[in-house]
Amino acid sequence: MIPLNLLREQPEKVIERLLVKHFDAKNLVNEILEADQKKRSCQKQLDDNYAEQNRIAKSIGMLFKEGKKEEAEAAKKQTAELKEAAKTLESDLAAWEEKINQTLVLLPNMPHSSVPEGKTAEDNVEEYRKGNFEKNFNYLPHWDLCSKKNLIDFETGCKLTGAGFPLYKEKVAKLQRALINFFLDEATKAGYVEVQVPYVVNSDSGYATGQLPDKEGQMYFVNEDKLYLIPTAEVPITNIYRNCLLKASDLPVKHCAYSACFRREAGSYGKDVRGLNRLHQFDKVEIVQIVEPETSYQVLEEMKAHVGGLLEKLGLPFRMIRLCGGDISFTSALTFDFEVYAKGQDKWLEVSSVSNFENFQANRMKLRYKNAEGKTQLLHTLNGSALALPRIVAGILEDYQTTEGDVVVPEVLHPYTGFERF
RNA sequence: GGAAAGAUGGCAGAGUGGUCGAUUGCACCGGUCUUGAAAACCGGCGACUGUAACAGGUCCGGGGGUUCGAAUCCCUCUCUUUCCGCCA
Repeated sequence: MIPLNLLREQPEKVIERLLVKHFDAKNLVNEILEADQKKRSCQKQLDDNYAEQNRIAKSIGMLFKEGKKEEAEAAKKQTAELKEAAKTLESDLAAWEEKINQTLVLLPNMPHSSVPEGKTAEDNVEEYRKGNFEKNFNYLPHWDLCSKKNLIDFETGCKLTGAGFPLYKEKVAKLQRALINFFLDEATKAGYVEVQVPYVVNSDSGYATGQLPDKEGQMYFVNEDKLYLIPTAEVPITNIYRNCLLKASDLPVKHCAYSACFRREAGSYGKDVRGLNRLHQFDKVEIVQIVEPETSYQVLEEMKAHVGGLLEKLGLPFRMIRLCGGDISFTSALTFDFEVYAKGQDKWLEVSSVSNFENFQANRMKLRYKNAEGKTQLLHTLNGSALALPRIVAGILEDYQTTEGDVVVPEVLHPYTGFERF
């Protein structure tokens, strides 16, 4: 949520920045500012009203103490009119506040100045690529390989649940477990404190990290208990600190967590959903940092380096891209995606997204700290996938294929898998 | 699922109708002392809103009510703890 103060002070700047996201904020901003004016005038009148009521109440207390009962009784009558007036003011005030909040949550975060212009993924900017992109034979897409070697059973997944819920078997099941442990160990080495989080969250948590109301339809919802299945561990991890006032010495907060992630992916049926490319349930190791505003872009670099390092250690060919204004998410100020090149299907697969949300989430969840001068200030939140499992598995299945149709396990995973090819 | 107790400032923990936004301890900040630190002592120290700055206002889990006046009384919801039941 964009801080209201910023809207008051520089509304034009906000509107201009949001245009980079192709979001026309002009009307919303004006509505907010108007409601804010009205709200403040209500507030002023109400405060004066309360002050008067308080003054009378206190004087009645004094009168009773002094035994002047009659005067006290007389004073009581004075407050009736004030209370009546207060009622109207209170309901007006509540209405304006409601209006402000409902409108404010509709505004996306402002993109960082380095976010490139652009409308779609086509306009994203490739920053670098790394690894071996050579193709010396005809690599199979992972779904063909999987059905050939009976590694992943998509049909039975359909039988159990539906499309997008595959059943991983034997070596691939173990490969996934190995990857999870590898990713968690690497994150731990980098100073991230591991946590295990709930996979279902309430709506307060959803609002705080920005999934609600923006992505309501993308989350599985348990109606009976009014709870949402997490689309990413980012939600529970960041929400650990919802409504918290941290000390400067607590920072930076660094957490990692493995979790299953659940996404309805409504409206995305089509060519990109084959095999492991897009699933309703998948595993992911997530890294989150909560830091002082001055350091957040430096920390973003650190997180990018961590993710890039993982892909290098796995030996997968990949590139890093800077998302353009049209492709960047509602909550993010700056996002870098990491994409693995899958040789079998000749496609780039997004395996990580690393973002700085600046104070957008912190403002929603009142996540603050006391800075060096003792002032309370909103913190910055960042997160990244490190990494998302199924597409990494797809990458390994395709890029580590041999001419015999086997798959070689990346060397760093050998201690975790206990086997070297399958 | 049943019963009981509870929810207060960054944390711990007093406070049961009238200067209580709240005693106290810890933490934190400043100072004295010290070569330096610790200890001790002195002082400061909640959040939000508002103001040029004061003032003013709101906040004792959430919501509602009683009252001139509520942290304190009533209703309700949520959560926590303990006991019982059930159970991985």
